[in-house]
Order: sequence, then structure tokens, then C-alpha cells
Amino acid sequence: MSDALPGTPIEAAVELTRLAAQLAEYDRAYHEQDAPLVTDAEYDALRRRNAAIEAAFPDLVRTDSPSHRVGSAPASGFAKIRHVVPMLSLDNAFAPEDFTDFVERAQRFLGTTQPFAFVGEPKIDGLSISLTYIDGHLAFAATRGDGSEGEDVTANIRAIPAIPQTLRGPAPARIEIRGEVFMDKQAFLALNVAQEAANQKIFANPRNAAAGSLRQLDASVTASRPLRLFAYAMGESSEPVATTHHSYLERLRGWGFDVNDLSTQLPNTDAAIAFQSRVGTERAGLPYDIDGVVYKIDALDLQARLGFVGRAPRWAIAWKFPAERATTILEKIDIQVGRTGALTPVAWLTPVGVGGVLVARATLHNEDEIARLDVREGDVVEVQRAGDVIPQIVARIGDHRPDSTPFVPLDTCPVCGSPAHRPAGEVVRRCTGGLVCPAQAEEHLIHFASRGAFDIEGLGEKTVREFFADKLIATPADIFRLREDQIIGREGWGELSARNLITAIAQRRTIALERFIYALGIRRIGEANAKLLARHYGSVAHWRAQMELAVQIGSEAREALGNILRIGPAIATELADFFAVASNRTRVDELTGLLTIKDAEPEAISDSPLAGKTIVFTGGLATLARPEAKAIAERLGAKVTDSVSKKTDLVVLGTDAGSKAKKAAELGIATVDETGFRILAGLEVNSGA
DNA sequence: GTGCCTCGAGTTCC
DNA sequence: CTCGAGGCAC
Repeated sequence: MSDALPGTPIEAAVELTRLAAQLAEYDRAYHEQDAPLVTDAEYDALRRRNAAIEAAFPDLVRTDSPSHRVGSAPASGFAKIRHVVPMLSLDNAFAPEDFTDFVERAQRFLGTTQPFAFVGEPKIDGLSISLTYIDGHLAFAATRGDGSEGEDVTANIRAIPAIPQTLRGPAPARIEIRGEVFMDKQAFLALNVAQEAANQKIFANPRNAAAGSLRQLDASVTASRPLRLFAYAMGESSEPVATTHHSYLERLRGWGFDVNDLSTQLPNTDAAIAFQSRVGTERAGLPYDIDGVVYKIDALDLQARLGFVGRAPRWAIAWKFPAERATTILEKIDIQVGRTGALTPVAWLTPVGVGGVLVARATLHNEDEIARLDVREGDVVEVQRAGDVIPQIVARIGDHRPDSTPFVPLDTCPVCGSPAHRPAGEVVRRCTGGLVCPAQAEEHLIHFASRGAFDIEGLGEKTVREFFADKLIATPADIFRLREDQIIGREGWGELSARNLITAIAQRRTIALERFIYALGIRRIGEANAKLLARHYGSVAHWRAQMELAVQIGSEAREALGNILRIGPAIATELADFFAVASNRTRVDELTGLLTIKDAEPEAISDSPLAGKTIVFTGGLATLARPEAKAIAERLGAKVTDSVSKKTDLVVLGTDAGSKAKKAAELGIATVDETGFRILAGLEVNSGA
């Protein structure tokens, strides 16, 4: 299998096609018949070959590429599946004004005042699932995961009778269908009775019961649980299947899926607002839990034009019902020290059930929040779970106890005793001890090993805390000096687990530059900014050298830093401050000595003629609203600014273009009219006129 | 100068 | 998930 890679794109395409079919067949045999056709080693070799060819011919990656299914199933747990279309979250509304804001934003984006038709669908409290059907047969199923990568739960999904294995009637060659797996309230109660009788775990709520039932390694357990599914969304599809969302739901019914009967087409905003209150009154009588209603703009062409902002579509919103609240006692206010030294007050509560879970702690965020709520230890407080997840204190109930005293912010760190300062204009108080503070050092290590950073399997938060407490590791570099004999014999650690951990650490000795930068835990350098820096500097050596220079105020390196898009003065200063500290430089250099840090890959360049260009729009556009035109240009890799300068590559002249058109002419910058822009953007074909 | 949007950092429970 | 703060467009 170490054959040379195909020499031509045609050979490559042929081989990729063959590999996709072959691997799909092996997958089916493995998962469906539980009868592997090849050894694991042979299978892995084929996958590696597929990946190598794809790396050499990235344009040829197939939509049904086996590489979209990453990794084979590990001994325990689930393999990962990458979503071809990310599974995103939705913006929330809590009041009619939030809903009308959402509508107005969409209208502004499209440059229209036309009302929208919507589809309203009860938002089931379950788990989102992605189901991919190839040639009408269920090929694989994945959980939402982090939105871009979920867990492969194909075997478990196959065990649910309510989910079709085969689509009824004609269907696209490849289609991904999304829906919510859930358990009826009654089935949940019955399951808990059975669980109790069998001395098994009791589930806190139907959602947890559904999640627990689906995440069974033994699919026969899943089969025994009464799980249901409502289908409601489209992922990728090899051909269009509908022009409106409501007709898409009809197609789903036709293929054999359950679609929520309450889902309704709504002609306008007023109808949506009325629907919200109607569903609200029916909520308690429904056989399943819902936490709101999702509204989607019905026309799919509008959905496509609206696209996404951040992590949420512009064409849908989740209008939530008010969260359930509970009353309990605030027993104690504790102070936690975070990775950056932030002192965060956390409330310890008399445990109370809220929305199906027992809540014992809730963050108070900062001292301003405590003052705003005017809460003290001993107060009775009202608690809710924000977005039905994170507990928060909503309000104090009644008066303070007579003997209570107001919360006094600490002026020293509770862990290391260093002074704790709250800079003017900021909300957060911070320990000034830096990495000398054991709490900060420990949180730093947790961050270093965490998912977006080095992602060391087996070195999770709990293990880091244990190792840190026992002085096995004090700095990130210590992780790479760990030896098996230091771990074997510790509680819960045998020879095998120790060896696995050392292997996992060794695997991460080679690391991408962006992960390395992120792992350092420099304030304000999160995943996104680390990526920007990595892409900009390319290699550790270059980055390191430039950072050294940036420490000098007025240096070219520092100015260059500020010129990176989205890196402003605050972030530049933070980096310079970090590298001004000798111990930080030592840490970085120690790590670079121990590791192999891979150069960053340059920005993927789209083949659009607009890619990499700086564009200015001026005047009125007839066919596109300004925000939409901007979004289209940016999607094709252009940067859109609002004033014409030497750096501008192209000016799009609308009607009544004024001073900017003149300036473009003066500077000799290329201009196009709106039609010209549409052609460049690929929105229409050049008619040759 | 104001207001959107993105990002970072903090957090809970299972 | 939520908040505050930074960056940048308007």
C-alpha cells in the first residue's frame, strides 16, 4: 500500500471513487453484519491511502469521502463523524420583541420589507441527530457533538424501530436528515420504574434517559428503550428536494419519518406570535417535553440567501418558554481562582431540583453581580437554569437574615495570598501572583492538555489535578518528561493505563503551531486569535523571533502585529507583555526544545476572482441589499471595506455613486457595475455582451 | 461616538 | 450558556 500516489487528477479521481465504494462496503459489513471483510490493518491502510490522495488532490475530495468518517471505532466509546454541513445552534428569543427583532434583521439583510412566511415547530427536549442515507439506505448516524464533529451512533440508531432503515419512495442518492431523538414522558416514567426494580440507575429527566439510552455501547439496550424521533431539518443533499420548509417536512413524512403534528406553516409574524401562545398553553398536555418553538423562514431560497452569522442561521430562531425556577438557600459564597487569575464568586446552594437536575452550585460571576442581586450568605434565592443548562441566581426572595453581613471582595488571593486587584473600568478582580499562584499554575496545565490545545487523551482535568497535587507535573514541559514508572501503582493506574497515557503524550510531541500558541494560555489568545497568529507567522521560529522584537515599544514587529486583521492594540500589548517576562520566554523555549511544531498552513485560497481582493461598495444596488452583497463577497474570500484607498482592489459602483467613484478614478482603481460584480461573484454567467 | 459582532473566559451537571 | 471586552463598521 506504499504505492506512489496517482500522477494525474484523473487517476486520482478514479482511485478515490474506488476507495469510497470499497470502504463503504467494509463499513457496512463491519457495522451491519458485524462481520469484517478485512483486517483492521488492511482497513486502516486503505483509509490512509484515501487520505493521502485527498491531501495531494484536495479539489477531488468526494462528498461521500470515507475521510468524513474519522477514525475507526475505539475499543470503548464511539468513533467520531465529521458533519459535512455543521450542526449549528439557534439564536434564542424570549419575548415578542425578540422575535420581531429577528424578522427585521432578516428583512434588513435581504433589503426587503415583505413579510415572511414561517414554519413553527415545537422544540423537543431531546438530542439532535444527523442521519445520512445513501441510495435510500441509512448509512450512518451521528450525534451533534460540538457541531462540527459528532459521535458515530449508527449501530444504536439502527436499533430504534421508529427510524426508517430505508427511505420509502424515490430519494436523492445521498441525503442527510436531521431530527430529535427523545423519549415520551410516560415511557420515561415506566423506564424508571423498571430501572428501580432492576436496581439500575434512575434517570433525572426524559432528556437524560434518551441520551443515556442512545449512548449505549451495547445496541441491544438501545433497542429495548422506547426512543422516538421527529425529523425536522435538512443537512446536505445530492439534489434539491423541496423549495419550502413545509413541503420538505411533507417529503420527510413520505419517506417514512415521524414529523411533529404540531408543526405548522404560518403566513406572517402575527401568526407566529399567536402560535407561540397556543403551543404554550398546550405544552403541559403534550406527551413529550418541549422547551419552546423553533421558527424557520419557510422559503428555502431565502434561507440560502440569509445564510449564517457566527454559529446561528439568520433564518431561524428558537423562542423559548420561561425557564423553570426553584427556591433555595444560598449557604456560602466561595471564591475560585481561574487560569488567568480571575477571582470568581461561586454560590453553594442547598441542593434543589430545577428542570430535572439537582443544582448545588451557581456562579455569581463577579462582585458587581452580587451587589446587583444584593445577596448574602443565608439568603433565600430563586434559581433557574439559563438556557436550561447553566444554573444562575435570578433574585433574592425576602429580606436578609438579621445577623448576615454583605459580601466583601477579597483584596488578596485566597490560594496564594498575592494582592488581588480590580483594574478601573473592569469587572473582574484578579490575583496578581501569575504562575507562582498554585491555582493559576494548575488551571494552566488543565488548559494546556485540554481539547483545543494539546488534547492529550487520558490527561483530563481530574488527572492533571492529581498529578499536580503530587508534584508529578508543575509546568507543561513536565508533561513530556513523565515516565511510566512514575504513574504505575498510583491509585487507579495500572501498567496498561500508564503506558497508554505515555503513548498519548508522545503522540502530541508533534503539534500544529496554532494549537501550540493557544496552549500557552496567553490572555486574550483563544483558539481564533491563535489561528490568526499561526497563519500570519507560519512557523514557530518566525513567530518567536517577532514576539521577542515586539516587546520593544515602537518596534516594527510590534506595529506589524497590530496590522494583522482582528489583532488590535489590546491583544498586541498582551502578547508583548507575555514575552517581556523572562520566565515565560523560558517556558516557551523549553517546550519548543521538546516538541516538533508544525508550520501553519496558509489560508485556503478560493478560486473566485474576488479571493484576496479588497472591495468597496458605493451607491445603491438594485438586486442585492448591501449586507447580502458584503456577505457574498466575503464568502468568496474578499475583504469588504467602506473607504477607497490605495489598498482597494475593486470598487463596485451602484446607482448614484458619488465621491468614492471619483476617488477610484483618481487612484486608477478598477471599477465594475452591479452586473459586473454579479458576474465576478458567479451569481450570473457572462452573457458575452 | 455608538452599536454590532466575535472572541475569550468563566461556569454546571451528568 | 452567558457575560464582558475588543475590534471594527457605520
